[in-house]
Order: sequence, then C-alpha cells, then structure tokens
Amino acid sequence: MEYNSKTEQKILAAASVVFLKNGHAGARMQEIADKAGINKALLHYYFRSKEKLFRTVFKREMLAMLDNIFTSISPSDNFREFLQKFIHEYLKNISTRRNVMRFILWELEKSADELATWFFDSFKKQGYSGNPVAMRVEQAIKDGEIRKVNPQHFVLNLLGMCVFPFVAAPLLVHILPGFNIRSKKFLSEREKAILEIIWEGIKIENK
Amino acid sequence: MEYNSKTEQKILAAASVVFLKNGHAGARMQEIADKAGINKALLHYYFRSKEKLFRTVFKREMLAMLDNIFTSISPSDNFREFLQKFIHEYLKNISTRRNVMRFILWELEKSADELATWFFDSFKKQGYSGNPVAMRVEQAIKDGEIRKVNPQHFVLNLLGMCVFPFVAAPLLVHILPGFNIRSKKFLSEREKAILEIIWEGIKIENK
DNA sequence: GTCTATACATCGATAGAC
DNA sequence: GTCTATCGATGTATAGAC
Repeated sequence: MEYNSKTEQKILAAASVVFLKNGHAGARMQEIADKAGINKALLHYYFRSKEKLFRTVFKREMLAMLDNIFTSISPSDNFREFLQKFIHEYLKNISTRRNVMRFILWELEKSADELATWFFDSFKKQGYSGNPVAMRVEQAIKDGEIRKVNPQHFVLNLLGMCVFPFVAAPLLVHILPGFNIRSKKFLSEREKAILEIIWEGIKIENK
Repeated sequence: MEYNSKTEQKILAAASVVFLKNGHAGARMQEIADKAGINKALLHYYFRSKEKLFRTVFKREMLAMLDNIFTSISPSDNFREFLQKFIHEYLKNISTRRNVMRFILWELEKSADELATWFFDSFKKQGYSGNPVAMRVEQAIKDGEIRKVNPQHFVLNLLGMCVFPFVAAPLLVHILPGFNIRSKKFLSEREKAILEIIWEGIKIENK
C-alpha cells in the first residue's frame, strides 16, 4: 500500500485524459495503459477495477474544479469587483480545461448525489454554509449595494454565460464567424460582455 | 427497401431513448432491441450496424432540435416581442427534451463538422443566409431599435442562460434550494429573468 | 421480415512467472 | 511491482431456418 508512487501518478494522469475525452463507457483500459506506458494488469494492481479508477479520476477532477471556483472567489469590498474577479478567474479556468466541463456535464447524470456532497463539504471547509456566490449576492442586496434580484437566477445567468461558449465550442466555431475560444481577445471580450450585462441588470442607478 | 415500416419506427424510437441516455459508446444494441420488442438480428437487418443506426438517430434528433429553434423564431414587428417569444418557445422545447441537449453537447466533439452543415442547410432552407438570431439582432441595431451590442456575445448570452439550467440540472437541484426544472413556476420565472436581464442590456433609454 | 443460434472481436479482470 | 498469457463475459454482427 504505497501512496503516490510514480506509477500511480502516471496512471492517474493517463486515465484523466482518456476518461475526460471518452467518458466512462467510451474509455478503454488498454488506451489508459498505453498512455501511461505500462500494461493493463498493472492498472488493476493499483486500482482493482475500471469503476474504482473512474471514481478516483472523477473525484479528483471535481475537487480540482471546486478549487478553481474558490480561487475565483476573492474577498473584495465591493460587489462589482467581486463579480469582475470571479468572471475573470472562472473563464480562465474553464478555458484551459474545456474537456473537464464537458465531461462533468455528461457524467453528472449518474452521480449527481455524490457530487453534491463534495460540493457541500467543500463549501463548509471554506467557511460557507451554502452556495458562496448566491450568498454574496444576498449580502450585497441586504447592504443596498445592488438591486433586489433573485439569487438563484443570478447564479444560473452567470454560470450559463460562462460555461456555454466552451462546452458548445465545437459547433459554435462553425456558426459564429471568427469565434475562437483560445484567443486572448475572445476571453477578454467575453469577460467584459458578461460583466456588463449582469451589472446593467443589478446596478443601482444613482450610485 | 421499405420505408417507414412499423418496425423501423419502433427501432428508431427505442434507439433514441437508449442513445440519448447512454451516448454512442454506452448504448447497447441489446437494450435497444429489448425496448423495441424485437431481437438484435432485426436491428442489423434494418440498419446494418450500430454506427449507421447511431448516425440516423443523431441526425434525426439534430434536425428536430433545429426545427424547435425555427418554431421558436416567429416574425414579430418589434425586437422585444421577438425576444420574448424566442425565449418562451426555446425554454419550452429544451425543458421537455433535456436529455437531447445533454446528448448533443457530449456527442458534439466527434461530429461537429457534419452538424454544422445541417445547421447551414437548415438556415438556408428557411431563407436565412446565416445565424437567424444574430441576423435579427443586427437588423434591430441598424433600425435603431436596440443599442449597438456585439451579436456574437448576444447569442452566447441568450443560449447560455437558456441551456445551462437544464444540462446542469442534476447538480443544481442539490445546490440551489427549491430548484425544480419541471415546475411551471420555474419555467415562467426563468423566462422572465432571461428576458429582463437581456433587455436591460440592449434597450434604448428614452423609448 | 423475423427468429434462434452462433461466430468473431474486444473488453475487463486474473493467474502466475519473474 | 511489473510483466505475459489467458480466462470469462459481453458486445457487434452474421448465418441460416422459417
């Protein structure tokens, strides 16, 4: 029972790539072994079964994404700054890990319950009693910093506008002229577009 | 070579359900046969291979989704009415076919090129030279009906806010208190939320 | 057209040598 | 710990009777 051995790390790295691309059902243990530079038997020596390996990879990717979310939330004294930083960091994170989002949305169906517990564990560990973005919105409303909006729809709007361009990218690149998810220009334009439309909907006029 | 036989229809219906739930790799011909009330051999008699059956189902679902989009676009003399109707119809369509959106976003990766050609064929058949929503936005800007916004980001905002709640639903139901995608109340609230935030960002003040 | 039976390939998993 | 060889299950696809 050796932890974090070199081989184990190579397997996990390879498994992530293969699972993220093909999903649980589409992934092949042989491909993972090849990519890790070992053979199938060693895969089972370390992780017993495909299912166990998948669970490990899935949890790792989920916790990494949660980390991304929390590093995107930085304490700011005003709400607009909070919002701007969140959008900036969150877009940056998703843009470099597009396949992770695609993977999560697909595999969500089978294991949403388990996933939810990780979310709440993570929230609590960071000192939040619930969804930190929604809570920050409620606080800003209470402080009279922004208009009274529905926090639930606020979160749906924010996440939807951030996530969608990346998961639908393979099609959008054909439909929207000049659409290029990898360009710095798009990222900064997108950031500005989301911030502006959301701010326009919550700002208090004479302030 | 008989077209639209009773059996063929039963197979396609069953195949849609199974492919939409499990994707190409996860789907089993046996399950499709069972659900259609026939045996595996007959599946191959009608569709030669799993790949061919998948392609047929995929194309059918895509064209159905395109139909949904176009029925969501009705000619309206003012932009706000156009927008309201589109959001209403589009949300209604997605809400009853959540799994289709999930399926498309997942299978997009392998066949985005083919998918794009169907899009443009469909656009042209309906008399549009490009993305109809983006074109409608450009027209409204030219007419001075709305502010000068980037049509590309407009489309990303609109679709993102519409689609996201449904593809992420299995998780959101745990994270957002009271979140219920099936309720009439949520649908009408969501419709209002999207319309308002978008309208707030494009409306011309003194009008 | 529809069935049963089966071929053939592939996949996950294990045995056993080193 | 790592390998080769192989098992058993399952998946797609086909043969052939009716």
